[in-house]
Amino acid sequence: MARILCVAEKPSIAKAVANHLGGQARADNVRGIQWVKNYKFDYNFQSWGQSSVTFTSVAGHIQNMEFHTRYQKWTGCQPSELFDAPTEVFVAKDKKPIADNIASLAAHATILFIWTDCDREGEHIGSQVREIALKANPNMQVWRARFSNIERAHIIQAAGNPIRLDDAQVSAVSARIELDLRLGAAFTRMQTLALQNMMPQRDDVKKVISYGSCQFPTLGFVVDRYLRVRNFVPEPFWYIKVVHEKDGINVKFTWRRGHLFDRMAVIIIFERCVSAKVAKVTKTSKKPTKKWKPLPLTTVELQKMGSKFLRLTSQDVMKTAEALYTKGWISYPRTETDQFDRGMDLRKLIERQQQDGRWGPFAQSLMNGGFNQPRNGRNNDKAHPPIHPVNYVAPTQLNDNERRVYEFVVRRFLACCSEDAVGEATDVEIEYGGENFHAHGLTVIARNYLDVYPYDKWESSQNLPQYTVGEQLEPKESSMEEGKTSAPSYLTEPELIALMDANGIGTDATMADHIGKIKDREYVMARVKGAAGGNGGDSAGGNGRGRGRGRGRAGRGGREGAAAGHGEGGAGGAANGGVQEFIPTTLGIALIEGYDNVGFETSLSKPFLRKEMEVQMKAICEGRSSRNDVVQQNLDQYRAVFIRTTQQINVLKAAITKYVVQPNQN
DNA sequence: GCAAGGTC
Repeated sequence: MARILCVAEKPSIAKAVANHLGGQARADNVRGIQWVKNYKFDYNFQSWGQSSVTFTSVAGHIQNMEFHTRYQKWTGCQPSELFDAPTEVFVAKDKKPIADNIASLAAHATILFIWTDCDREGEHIGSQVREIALKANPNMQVWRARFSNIERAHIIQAAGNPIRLDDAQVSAVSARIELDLRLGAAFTRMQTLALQNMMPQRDDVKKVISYGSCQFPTLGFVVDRYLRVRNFVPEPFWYIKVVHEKDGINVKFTWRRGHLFDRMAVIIIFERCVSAKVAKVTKTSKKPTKKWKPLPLTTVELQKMGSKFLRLTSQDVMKTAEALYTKGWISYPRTETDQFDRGMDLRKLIERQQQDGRWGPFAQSLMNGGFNQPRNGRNNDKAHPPIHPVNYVAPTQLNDNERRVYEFVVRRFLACCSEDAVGEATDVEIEYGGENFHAHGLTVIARNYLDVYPYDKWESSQNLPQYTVGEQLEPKESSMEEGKTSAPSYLTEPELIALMDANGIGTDATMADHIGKIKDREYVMARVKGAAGGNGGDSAGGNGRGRGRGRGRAGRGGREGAAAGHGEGGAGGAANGGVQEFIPTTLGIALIEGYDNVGFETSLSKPFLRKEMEVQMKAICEGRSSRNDVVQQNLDQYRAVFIRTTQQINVLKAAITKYVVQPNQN
């Protein structure tokens, strides 16, 4: 009988797959680690026949890359030496029991069957497993399973069709690891050593001034928005408003041109309207409209929605989702997939929610014929399904944060399985003095998914009276109004996550950590949006010294939006306090401005370099580049930035002086 | 005293 060692990326996958293949497989404990189990059972593989199987797992990466000891001490070498200092890869201290477990199991097996997630990092983790197993037993055959979810039929299919590890993907990840280590360490030490002594010290703690290929672009987004707010100059504009009364209803017509920045032009146009006296209806339409139900839930969307509606930071959202997952209430919370597999039994999941007091009745209505297959988004990571509730849990069993996140996940899921909201849109267009104006009305006919999903708002506007084309009307009121453009607001957490996502900064699992890191490093401050007031709420830096600079926000006209006219079908997002917004500290601004002033064409604060690295990783995966070429080329490019920065370190110091040391003298 | 990526 063949002896097969299967290894998954995480315990939950080992358990699920083992149970599909082996029935209620026996679970043995592993020395020195509680959450990893070895499942033992027999299984008849298509390729290897009746076999004795041990199914275990790792917990993410097992090994770490570090510099040789001499280079780990900050005083042991120049930071610039880290570009080519020798490195080694070794088992992380806390992963020792996991590695030992694999080694001892491998010694007694003939075949290694790797079941890590089918993504780039999963491929790399698989290669680490392979390395450890082969060291213990060089004669092993090594195979890999291709699977994208843990549905029974899919898993059995994967068990019968093993493939090979993709070494190109392994190389791509290993290039990333080396670059992140070398660049992170080199720039962090250089910056810290050069600038730390200029920083005002509190409580004798010397803070690291770190650089990382993700944290810097993240900071860059915050600073960029901050500067746009600060440099904002409101601009006045003018527009024409027309009101007509019919059937006792005041109908507000908005100008098709929105607004103009030329006052004289508006005066002339307005006079033409006034002298025309009478307006004419040119177009009416009444047509069905819909508000689409949301897409299946991805990690990025969960974090955006969580920081927007649940009053949690993205880090807390992730921590909470993680806890709900390990307790078995929701599915795996790190996924890019926004489409449910056709074969998945969604009704079974809905059924379990029927007992709830809040959304139970809605779940029942879905079970009684209201069910609709969820929409399909465009993403499928082929590793995990969208986030969904797995089992029902009563609110009393959860803490505050868990309750909120669980509720959101359930409501989102039920909404996905429901129906689009249906409404009727009425549009009326008039011509007045040669200008076009229009009015828009919405009547919600069937709320459908909105009943279970309060995070979306779509409400009927005032009914419009009946108009017919050609009808003449005399406005009750027409006036020329003035407004001014209002400043953008500081970057909110959901906006930042969206920017990171769009620019490929971090992964769904790490974006919240990068945000946490730039807070931790005191590059940015977070505060609740709208809670501006208070003493120095606007102040930057941990040292209590504000920027002393203008508060760019001009009074919010609010009119800009009103004049903008044709919005999409319905009302906008729900108003809700509690969103976090980020303001850079003096240190954060100084770092970004300092690097910008060093004037290299590719500033470290821009997302460009990270994006470029992503493109090169793809090239390695597709065999168009080699790992070595990519690493060397990137090191050369960053080394040039490094040299230039150290030569012009006074530019960086000047920025620190300007913003941190003497913030009020500029 | 450095990074970012997995996961518990």
